[in-house]
Amino acid sequence: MTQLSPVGRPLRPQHKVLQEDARRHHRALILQQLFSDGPASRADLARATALTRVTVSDLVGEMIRDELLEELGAPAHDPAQSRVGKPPTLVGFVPEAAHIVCLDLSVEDTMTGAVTNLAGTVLSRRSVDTRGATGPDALALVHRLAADLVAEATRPVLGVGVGTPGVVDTEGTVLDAPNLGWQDVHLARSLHEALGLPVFVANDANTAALAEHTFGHAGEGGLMLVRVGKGVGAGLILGGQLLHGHRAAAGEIGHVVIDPAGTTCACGRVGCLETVLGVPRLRQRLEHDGPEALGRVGELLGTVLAPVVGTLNLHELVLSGPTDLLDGPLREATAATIRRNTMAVSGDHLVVRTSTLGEDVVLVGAAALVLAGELGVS
Amino acid sequence: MTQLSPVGRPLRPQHKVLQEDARRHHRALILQQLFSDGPASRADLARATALTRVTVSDLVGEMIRDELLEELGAPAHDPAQSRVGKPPTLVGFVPEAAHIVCLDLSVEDTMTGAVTNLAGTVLSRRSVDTRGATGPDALALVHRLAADLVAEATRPVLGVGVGTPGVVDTEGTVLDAPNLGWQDVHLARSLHEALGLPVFVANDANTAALAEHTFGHAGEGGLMLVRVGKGVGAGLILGGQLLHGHRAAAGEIGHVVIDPAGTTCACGRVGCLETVLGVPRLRQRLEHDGPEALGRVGELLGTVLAPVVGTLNLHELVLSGPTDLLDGPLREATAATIRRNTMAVSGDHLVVRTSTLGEDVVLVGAAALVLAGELGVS
DNA sequence: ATTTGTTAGTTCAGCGCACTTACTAACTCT
DNA sequence: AGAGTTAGTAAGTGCGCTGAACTAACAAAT
Repeated sequence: MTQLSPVGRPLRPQHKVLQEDARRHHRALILQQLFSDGPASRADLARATALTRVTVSDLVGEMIRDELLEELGAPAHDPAQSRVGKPPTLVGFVPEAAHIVCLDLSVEDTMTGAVTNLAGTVLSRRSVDTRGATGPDALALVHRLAADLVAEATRPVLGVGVGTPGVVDTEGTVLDAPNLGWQDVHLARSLHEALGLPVFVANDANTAALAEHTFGHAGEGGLMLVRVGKGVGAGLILGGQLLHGHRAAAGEIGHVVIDPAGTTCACGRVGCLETVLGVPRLRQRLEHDGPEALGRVGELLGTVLAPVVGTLNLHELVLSGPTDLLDGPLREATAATIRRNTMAVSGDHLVVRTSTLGEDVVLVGAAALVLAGELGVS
Repeated sequence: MTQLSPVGRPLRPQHKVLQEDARRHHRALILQQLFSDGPASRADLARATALTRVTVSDLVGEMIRDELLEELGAPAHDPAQSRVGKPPTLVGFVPEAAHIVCLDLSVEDTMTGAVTNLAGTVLSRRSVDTRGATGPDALALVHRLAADLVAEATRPVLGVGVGTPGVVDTEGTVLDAPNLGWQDVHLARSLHEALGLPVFVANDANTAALAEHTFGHAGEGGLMLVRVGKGVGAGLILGGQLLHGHRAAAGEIGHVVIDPAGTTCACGRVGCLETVLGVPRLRQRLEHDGPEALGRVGELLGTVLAPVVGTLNLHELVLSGPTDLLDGPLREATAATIRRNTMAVSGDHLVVRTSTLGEDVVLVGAAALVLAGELGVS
């Protein structure tokens, strides 16, 4: 499994397991439980994780000392069932235990950043007009923005997460990001060296997918998020983990040819998905041909995605972008086409929806990246 | 990642890590190394796994006592480099340490089985004409065949692996296999109860993909195997692990619609991949329209797979089935179409090839299933 | 009011595992 | 012959989890 590693704490050559790792893992199990299902007693946690009460007590005690958890007293008494025995003391996750600094570099001519708490709630934001800066200049802007946000945090900073356009490897190196004029930019490393914090970098569609998985009401099965902006990209969560792909280019779906009779793309090919699904083109079509044109785009999208949905037996397909364009005939036609073009097992249980996180998907996903990397919560 | 669990040794509720697990994992690391790169000294293993020499010595000693490994003496001296220091003693994997019983239920009207060693070499085989048996009758035949093969093994049997058509969940329950008339058949459980051995069951295309990954010369990146028989199915290895999908139906690609203007499929839809790529149809076409017809089929296949390859950023695409049909214009057209329809990052590093394992892919894959499940080797 | 039973949480001794440190073994090069 | 180097082993340490036995705090039965 390609595991994302923060800079400054590289994974060991192979994946040998130290006892220390076991402990971190068990902490993560408990955190995950409290994170997704809310407060619980130590005994509940023991049952849920299959750890013993002793171990749970120990771990919880440690995390309470770290101020990651807090005791919440006895649960509200439910008179329906006679609660025999000593009443439990609830333990809960403390979202304000630390802050996360996250950046979204995917918006054109703008860099957005925020400080969030551990629940992904945005506490403050900042943005910079890039004025077309690229290469080292763009990198400097990122550094500046990140540093400002770190200074703004009022609690210890757990880490820095970045969602950027382009192809990003698991080390946090941006291999290629044409918009920003970056090639082989060691973004994570350089930020880590400047800030002394754990830094995680991923492609914007990937962080968006992670956001949906962590903070959206996503199910257990596989999830694919298609991000529709000026360009089109996708992120996949399979088995609870981000998929990176052989050359770190998983999700690069914008230049899959879908309409060979269509218009020429910037990449030179004819009829790339981007030339059909990109926002500018969608707006144009909507104006020209009305809403039913969106339905036709949905059919095309469904046709490209049907093989993917069928092959991966996905559970959820999330569309992220301007809701007025996506959440109508387009979504419906996409869903219908996929169902029509795949087997019942694949299609019938598929959920096709738009993102629940709005404009902040990428940003909040960057936070989720840190959460997953540092605390093992997702 | 959904981990496959043998019957009779269920995974613990969550995934807590015991010390015992750590040890098993480290044993697996060493085995994996010896399995894929051949004999090595303890010191080499320590370097490769990042374990200490002490730990490696301990683990190796244990495995030598278990007769899984053996000492091979000093390595052939290479006069090129001056080998200073104490000469190492090589340690090697013993393929004959145990035998594996594997079954292939995917061939029509036939059940094939074999006894293999740990290297996947077939030592003896057996097959049964099913004479159209379905349901409990077919199950009885499987039991009989498995028992006979277990009796034939001349070494302790590591486990039983089964590759079957249909949808199989991670517990080894065949949810649906029309050809065999099976629905919710607890195949793994019933075989385990009858034989008292670990049993692993997976879809035939999945075992085939695993075979290619374990015994073929597969790379590290993602692999997809498309199995072309009377029907069409696929198996995926991502991050070194089999993908199961939300409803255990990953790889069910045979009924993705590819040619809406084509012929009606048994499933009711029009133009399923199976109606184009199924062997009977291919033979028909070849006879009627000559080899170039295969090229056209390749183009269709490439069109369905391009989105998948692009989305997953796959490394290898393996075609498995009658080589005379697949390994010519069809393969070439598929590769060309995928490259034409995807970005350079996705397409340029993709390897499209036919299977190197011939008729036995599914069978040998069933062995790989056991190997992976019991020894953690893949 | 006391006893009984149940559940929550803690204390303590013990065990398995991999680690560090320090050793011996066996070879090459000078 | 001695110095240097690499492979492998022995002994002791520390970490993290476990089971068993404890205390605490309640409900229900007597």
